[in-house]
Amino acid sequence: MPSAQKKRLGRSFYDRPTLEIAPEILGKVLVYNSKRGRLSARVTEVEAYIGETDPACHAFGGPTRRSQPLFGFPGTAYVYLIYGVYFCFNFVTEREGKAAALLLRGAEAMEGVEIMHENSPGRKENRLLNGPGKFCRSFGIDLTHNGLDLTGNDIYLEDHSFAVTEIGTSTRIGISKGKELMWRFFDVRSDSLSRTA
DNA sequence: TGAATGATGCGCT
DNA sequence: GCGCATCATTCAT
Repeated sequence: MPSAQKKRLGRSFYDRPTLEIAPEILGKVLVYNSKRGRLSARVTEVEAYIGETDPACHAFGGPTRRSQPLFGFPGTAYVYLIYGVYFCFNFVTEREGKAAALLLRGAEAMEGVEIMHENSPGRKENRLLNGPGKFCRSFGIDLTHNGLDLTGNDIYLEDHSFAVTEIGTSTRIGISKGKELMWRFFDVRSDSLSRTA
């Protein structure tokens, strides 16, 4: 096995059209250097939320206190609480002011699996990160990570040259407006997705 | 295996 | 007060 080249992704990766980034972010490795140790996972599923005209996007109708990070620099983390219970983690994309993001909905655990099991007890390894709320719980992501610069040293993406041979698309999950848009992207071969098929 | 449901907090009208 | 980018549990097939 030749060792894969690990290239850290910078601002320019995020400073592009969201629908162009979406298929490319699949297979990239998200690294989190937490206080308890290093966690990493291969991205398998994302959804796009784009701008003030997308009715499902938190930026719809203009900026608010909560959605502020969405309007910031590309490569910013946008984290919010959903249903009073779980957190959702987003990569902010496009130029500052455009307010677009990719919601991380699924990943495959690589490093720090023990820590993930401590955060999410009693589950199989491929059920640790297969859903946006579950990813945040297992990784230990919360509002303290909101607004974090993803080109810094805490949380960032690496390109390990993992090939994603087949990319599936579908409508977005769990929304009531903007349902017709095919803005969910996933690695068909993965067994760590929020939904199968 | 799938449908229904409750948990639970907060942003926004 | 309503609705929400979710998930685990329960109950039914």
